[in-house]
Amino acid sequence: MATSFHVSFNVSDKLYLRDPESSELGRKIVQNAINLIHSLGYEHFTFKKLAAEIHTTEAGIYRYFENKHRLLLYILNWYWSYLDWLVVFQVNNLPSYEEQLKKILELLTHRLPDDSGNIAFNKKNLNEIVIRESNKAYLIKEVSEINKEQVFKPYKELCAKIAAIIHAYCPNYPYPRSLSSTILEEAHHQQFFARKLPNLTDNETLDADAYAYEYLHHLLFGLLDSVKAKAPKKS
Amino acid sequence: MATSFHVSFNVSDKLYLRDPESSELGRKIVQNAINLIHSLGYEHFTFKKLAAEIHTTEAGIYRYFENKHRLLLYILNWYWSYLDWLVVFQVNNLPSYEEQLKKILELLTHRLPDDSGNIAFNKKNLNEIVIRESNKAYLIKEVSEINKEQVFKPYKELCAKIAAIIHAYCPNYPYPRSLSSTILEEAHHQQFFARKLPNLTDNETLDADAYAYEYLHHLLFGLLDSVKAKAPKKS
DNA sequence: TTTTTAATGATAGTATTACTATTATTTATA
DNA sequence: TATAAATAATAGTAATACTATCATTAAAAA
Repeated sequence: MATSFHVSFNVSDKLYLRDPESSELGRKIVQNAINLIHSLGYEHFTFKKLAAEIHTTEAGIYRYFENKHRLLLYILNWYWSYLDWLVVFQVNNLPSYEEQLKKILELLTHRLPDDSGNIAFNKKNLNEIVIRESNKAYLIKEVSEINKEQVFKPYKELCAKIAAIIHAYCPNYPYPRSLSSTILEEAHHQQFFARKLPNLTDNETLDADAYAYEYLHHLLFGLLDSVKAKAPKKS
Repeated sequence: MATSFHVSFNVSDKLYLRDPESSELGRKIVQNAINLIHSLGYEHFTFKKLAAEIHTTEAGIYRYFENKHRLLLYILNWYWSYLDWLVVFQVNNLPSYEEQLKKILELLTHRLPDDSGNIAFNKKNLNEIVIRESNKAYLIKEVSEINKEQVFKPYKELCAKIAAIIHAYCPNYPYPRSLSSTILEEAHHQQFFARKLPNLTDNETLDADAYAYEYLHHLLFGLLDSVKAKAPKKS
């Protein structure tokens, strides 16, 4: 299992200079980066502070990652690849497309399940930095250039995978990819809003993650079921 | 017209140290910041580069804005307040809620209309930085602290205004605010994707702005009309 | 086991960024 | 015309974002 995940992950060796999975120091860098980005915020996070945290030197970290944006991308790609893997192993075998979509919403709005034993990362922190920092991976001037290096491949593949299930559930729906990317983004942003700027949501009683699930469930099925109703099965 | 707009705008004098509207230098700072953030990207934008551009000094800009994040917030708040004003004057008088929502989608997905004569900003650049940089205003660790200074008020008010129209159009829909914030975000992100990462969308032939409009139109009315159909008018 | 290679640690150094402070000069206002 | 306020010019500091060098240690190949 872990093997097949790793295979699917090493798509983008462009992200690092030296593979952080290949050494103790590399793993410490990634693990502690997650916690430090979480506690400082991406903008205030620096390699120097990270180096101090793990008792190594700035130059040591630069041997693994070109800069902090690449390190962020690495962490996010790890997360998106892992989610993709979860979709393959926990979703695809569910009996109906409806169940599959529900499970996807659950995975997107809740933090990574605990059972995945070989994960050394702090899942709560990882989840929260994904929510807060994901957009900074691609909302940049250089997006087109770095896109050529395939650094967004895991995100695009996950988006495509969800879009395919949306399409299978409702073949007449004309925007499966956009709906997929909307759900991917809003699963995180509505949680962020519910926690930090609650006036931007209608949440009153639920936890942020449960709220995001309810909202997106209603949106997704409300929309797709209405499309299904309008264009019934071909006879 | 301009006056009533200005009144509605000066809500957050916390954003600046000296009012940039009050002097020629102040106006030059904001105007050129829009163009420079556009061409460099927010991350590479600095006060020193801006100072060089307008032949003043770094210290001169610091007299107006505490730092570049405040300047970004100022620009975005200007944009959101202006949109709010457009909603009041171009939307509220439309004969049906359906027309109102359509007009809002049009305003959100297209750049500011040309007729607004007193706007000194480059509207294309402003629109593109709003698309690319908006999230960086609030997706930060310090969001709760700066929220207390009311710096997100224009965005929240716009969100609430759109939510109210959604509610008026479909009183049974349970998530008008979240749907409003979703549309506000995705009006920009789907455009960004259509231009830069088109695999995340289903666009093939349209301009990015027209595509975002079509997609959101289908989503908004598909969803709301299905809710309306389920719970017909009270008798 | 020795030798070579590769990874790390320690230290230094540079250019740029993100500011603050000081003083002189200009411009607007009383 | 005097006074205040805004700006320009300059300097300076601490932190950031790197690059380079060399000695040391650990791992792998000979």
